[in-house]
Amino acid sequence: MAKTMTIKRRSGGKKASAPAPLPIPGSALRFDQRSLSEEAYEHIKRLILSGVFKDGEKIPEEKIAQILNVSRTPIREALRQLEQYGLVVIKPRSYAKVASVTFREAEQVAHVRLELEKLAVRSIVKTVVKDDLDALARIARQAVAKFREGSLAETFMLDSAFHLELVRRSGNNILYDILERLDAKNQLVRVRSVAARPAEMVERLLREHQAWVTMLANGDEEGLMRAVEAHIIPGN
Amino acid sequence: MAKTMTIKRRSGGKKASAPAPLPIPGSALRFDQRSLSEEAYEHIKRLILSGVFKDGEKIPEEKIAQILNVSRTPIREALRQLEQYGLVVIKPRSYAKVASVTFREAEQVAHVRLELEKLAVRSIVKTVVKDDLDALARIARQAVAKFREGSLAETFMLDSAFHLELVRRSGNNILYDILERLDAKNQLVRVRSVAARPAEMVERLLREHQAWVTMLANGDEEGLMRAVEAHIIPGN
DNA sequence: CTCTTTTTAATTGTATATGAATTACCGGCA
DNA sequence: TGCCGGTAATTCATATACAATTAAAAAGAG
Repeated sequence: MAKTMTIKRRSGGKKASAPAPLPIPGSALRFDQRSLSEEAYEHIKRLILSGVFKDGEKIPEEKIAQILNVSRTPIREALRQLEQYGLVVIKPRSYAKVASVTFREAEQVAHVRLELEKLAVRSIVKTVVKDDLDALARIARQAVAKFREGSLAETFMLDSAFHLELVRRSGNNILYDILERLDAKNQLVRVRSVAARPAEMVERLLREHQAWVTMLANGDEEGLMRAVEAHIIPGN
Repeated sequence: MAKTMTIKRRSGGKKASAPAPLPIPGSALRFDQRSLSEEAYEHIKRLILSGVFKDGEKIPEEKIAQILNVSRTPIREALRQLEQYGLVVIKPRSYAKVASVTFREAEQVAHVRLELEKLAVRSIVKTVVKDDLDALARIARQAVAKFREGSLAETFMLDSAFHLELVRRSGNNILYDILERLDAKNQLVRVRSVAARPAEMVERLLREHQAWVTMLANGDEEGLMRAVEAHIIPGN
């Protein structure tokens, strides 16, 4: 999935001492909007969340820069951002490595997510319109479909997308930013404990999404609270 | 308060085309640990939160770099981090400016803080020990003292410190990271609405902190929940 | 053979250069 | 007078270069 990603040629900057064999103008040829930092961020994030980069593995700036064919600068910015999202740990003056996630941390993420998603649901249930319901139902349906096709990675992406879309439509941007960050850590948790997840449990979770949409349509706030709790902290 | 802060001399990097009038070895002379990025981060943050940088004011990298006598690179990293903390908004390819905070956003911050601090309190009330109570009581006392001395800036810092210390001692690191971020935005809110805050209200808030400590000592979870709610969203 | 110390190599932190993109300014035209 | 378009000036994005530090490897002592 994340294998052939080349990012555009190097550009800008100072001419190297070496006779610069590739005087490609660079950005002038690029029609995309995203900066190299953003592309590098997405790329490294995918490598971590898809398990290519193992737990605790070192991530040297220079090596990654060579692989993506860019200079160290955008890689640096990407790593700093990934640190903010809890996917990378940077030891100053030393190196950056893939964050490992303890069981305790996973629990803490779940507890925070629970409270915040409950807040989001309490908010959206008061303002929900048909467009919200349709959008959420569509994501939930797609997730089930992808799961039955057997593409687990896409299923998980759509699982995340459902929760984030719900929060986005709650209208609380502060909340959305926080949960977007937490989602990264949550995805990391999933990757690290992929074997321990029986298929039937995954399908149950996806079905619960669809139940949420129904309850949202009915304005059943109490039922939603219980459902969210059971969904995020199944142990109870 | 934040006025005379010079940060060390420039160092490293390539010799300029100009004959480099200051060949000071640089980092060899520095005995401090923090990177220039971190110092720049703290510096700019203080300038924003103390109101020196106005709402929406542009923050050009080069100019700040000259003022702090460092190159643009650490300033860049500092601005990126400040953006993560919601104090700065970066328009790509254009400029960075001080974030403005709308009333709506302030409300959203309060709602999120409420839920998360309630979570923290529910957690700490089960594990609280004497050391926790002492530390919190000390901060609360200091805050009152500073307020009576009339130093509002320090009072607000200690207000923040109380809430953060409470969360830190709840043992949930994920939660702490989130609330530390939110605290930055919250401080920004305070700065922007400093006039609208009568002195008696500030003192009431500080006294409530002390009441929390008492309730913590008594394990009065219900009372704490009500108190937290009234504290963070006084309107109710 | 293991532990300590010294040397070497790898890697980050920071400075600066350069091109591209955006914004601001100014003069011509309706 | 007011608007539009072109040019100049800022400012960012990204590149490379050098310095300083840490991690790794090698050498030496017990």
